[in-house]
Amino acid sequence: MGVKNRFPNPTPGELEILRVLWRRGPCTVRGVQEELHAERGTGYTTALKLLQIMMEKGLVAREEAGRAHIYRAEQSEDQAQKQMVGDLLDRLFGGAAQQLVMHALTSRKATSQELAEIRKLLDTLEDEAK
Amino acid sequence: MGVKNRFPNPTPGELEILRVLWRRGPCTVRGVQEELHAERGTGYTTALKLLQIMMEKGLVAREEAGRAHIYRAEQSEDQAQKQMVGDLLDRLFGGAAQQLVMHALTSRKATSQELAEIRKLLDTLEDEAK
DNA sequence: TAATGTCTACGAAGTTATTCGTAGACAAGA
DNA sequence: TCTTGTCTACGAATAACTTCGTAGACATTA
Repeated sequence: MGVKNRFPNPTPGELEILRVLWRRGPCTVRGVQEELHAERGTGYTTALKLLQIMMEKGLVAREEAGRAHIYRAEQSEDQAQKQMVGDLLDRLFGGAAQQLVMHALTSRKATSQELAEIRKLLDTLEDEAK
Repeated sequence: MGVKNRFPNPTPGELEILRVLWRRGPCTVRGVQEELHAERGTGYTTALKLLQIMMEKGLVAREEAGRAHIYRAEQSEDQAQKQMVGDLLDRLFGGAAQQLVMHALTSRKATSQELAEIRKLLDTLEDEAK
């Protein structure tokens, strides 16, 4: 069996930082902080501290660039999403994926095109089940 | 517009208690604790304290029955699921329900019957979109 | 009645999450 | 050189989460 290769679930604050790093790619503290400041007034040392903690947890890695550091997410967006969705699935639905899908589909409007993509995915899954 | 009628998001420990209450219906502390003990060795006063805190938050209500109290969830399972899924949707996917659905469907196996039910839901949603 | 058991209430301890102030290093410009 | 600005590091304050110990009320039973 393979190694568990699991990252700790990010906290809400950490997730916001990860989303910045996923969207913009590797960033300095300043870059991250500017985004967070625009969204919710986050101060510079707050962003710095959070990134340092995420570093300890292995959620981000960094690289020196002169005096500053450039941070990047250690987990891909897709990996992290898969993990967090799986976590909620277990804790809230006891693993019943279908219920989660139902709530996701009814809680927000999706475009016809998105619905079509989901339909395609269903086809694939049913083929595999055969 | 309607009232926001929002309950605080339950913590992981609180969610486990809610799931017991949803599954078994109104319960004494003892009833809840026995379930939690079987699952993860939770002690009696731990369960009691958690229920008291959930009472303050409005997550549960209680009723006297002799010396004991009988607790029940204030939010239906469906309501709570909808809220928590919506929360994750915003925080992790920026509201893109389709992505959440994709992850949910690929992270666990669903039966053909479940897939069929999802398909039915898609039909309904597309009808509504017209 | 005295001992035992079960109930609630409450406080305390340990951990984590979040925010911010302050300090020291260093570079650039007056 | 002195001041100003930007960087990291670190500690402290606060709040939330989780667990558990202890105490007091009350019923049951020996």
